[in-house]
Amino acid sequence: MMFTLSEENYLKAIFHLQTVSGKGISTNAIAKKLETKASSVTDMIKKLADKEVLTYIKYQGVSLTDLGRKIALGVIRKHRLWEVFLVEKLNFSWDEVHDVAEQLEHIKSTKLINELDAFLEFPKMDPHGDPIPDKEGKFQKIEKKLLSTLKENQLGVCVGVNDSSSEFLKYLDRYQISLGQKIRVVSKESFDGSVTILINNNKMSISQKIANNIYIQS
Amino acid sequence: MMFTLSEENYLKAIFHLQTVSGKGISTNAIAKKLETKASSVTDMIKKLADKEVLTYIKYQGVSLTDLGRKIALGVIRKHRLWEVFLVEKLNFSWDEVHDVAEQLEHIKSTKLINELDAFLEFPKMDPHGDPIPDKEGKFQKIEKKLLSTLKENQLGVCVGVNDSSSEFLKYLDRYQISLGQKIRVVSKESFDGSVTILINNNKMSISQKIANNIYIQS
DNA sequence: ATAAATTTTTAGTCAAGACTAAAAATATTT
DNA sequence: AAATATTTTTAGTCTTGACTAAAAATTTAT
Repeated sequence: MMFTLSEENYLKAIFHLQTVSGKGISTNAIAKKLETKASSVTDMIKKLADKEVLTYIKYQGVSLTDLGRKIALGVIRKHRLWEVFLVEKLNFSWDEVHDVAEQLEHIKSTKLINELDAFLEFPKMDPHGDPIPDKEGKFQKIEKKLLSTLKENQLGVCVGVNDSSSEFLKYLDRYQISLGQKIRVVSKESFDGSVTILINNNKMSISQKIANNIYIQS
Repeated sequence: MMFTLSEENYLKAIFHLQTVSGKGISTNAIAKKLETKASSVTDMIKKLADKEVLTYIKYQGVSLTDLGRKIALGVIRKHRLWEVFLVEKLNFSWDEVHDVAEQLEHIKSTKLINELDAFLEFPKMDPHGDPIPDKEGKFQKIEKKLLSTLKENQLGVCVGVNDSSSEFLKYLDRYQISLGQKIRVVSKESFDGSVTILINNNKMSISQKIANNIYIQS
């Protein structure tokens, strides 16, 4: 069974929504994620249900079947491996990889992706700290929490980001925040949720929104 | 100006046909090359003429404009660089690269392809001996002739193939014919055009069809 | 030079994937 | 429990790229 580029994107989007929200995913949520209209989503959902990659009950949202999950994980595996390639081998920075990886993730060739995996020495995570599924779709879930949940005086290490947009990542670069960076919370402002942190002995303040998009291991 | 996958494939096909036949390319020839119908070609040609990548006069075939040539060469550059990558870095053999490169050649990112070029150390030719255009679309044309044009007792080196199909390349592998391989013509059979050759001190006979698809420098 | 054969174009369809506008179902208020 | 608001689906349309069948133009043959 073959899947088109659009179908793969739907499966990926639904997979991501499912890992966050647990239950059935609404057409509206999918439409928002894919920047399309709910009516278009309904059309595509019917096609995907026919292909048995998701189950769909009218007015009740969808959820992926095991097959659907497998396909989504295959696309995600490709996306993240290509991101590693771009950063490690082609001098891309972590804010430049997304758009290109969105294209590369749809290249169809089992040999290609497995050889790429080997060439990169089987990386376990991508440049944003997200885990890379193996051939079988298995991946390790790492322990992480949002920077905003740390208490005053707690220390942690940046292990991922919740937002991979170029703008956000460039912001992090400017503040010397990268994967592996040690961050200590100095104080938290209850008024606006902003957090004062210590990085490389520099004190700085970041907004709640920023703190909500940085994953920490502590 | 952006080009779709189909448009790029048309430009590439027309470019290849043009390098062989010189004059205006017929819709029929394009249809045959792309395994489609002449009527579909007519439709697409109109679109491409509107985009000013080719000139088209009804019933008289088409020819690429400078812009069209440039775009075709860009696609060919990408195709051949990816082929080098697959063979040099990912353990593909020369008969396995074509289908994957057909997909990869449509990935849009100037940075990607130029970094890939650098990563591969600016290769001048692909695994089949075809030249790789540089950023500006320039490439060196190498001196070569068909094995079938060699005379008895002449010696040459294999520098390319005229047919990149998997079947043909696997055939060459079985007979130890690869780029750089020295080949001596022992005798030629005027009856069927077959050629007896000497490779690594092994005498063997190849058909005219085979001899017509191997490029030699002598 | 006309007839026959071939090539090319036109006209009308089709499928995929998206859209708008309207209808139907579900959820939320009061 | 009605009334209102929201979400979801349906119905109909559009674009891209391809197709078939028929018409038109060009070539080749007689």
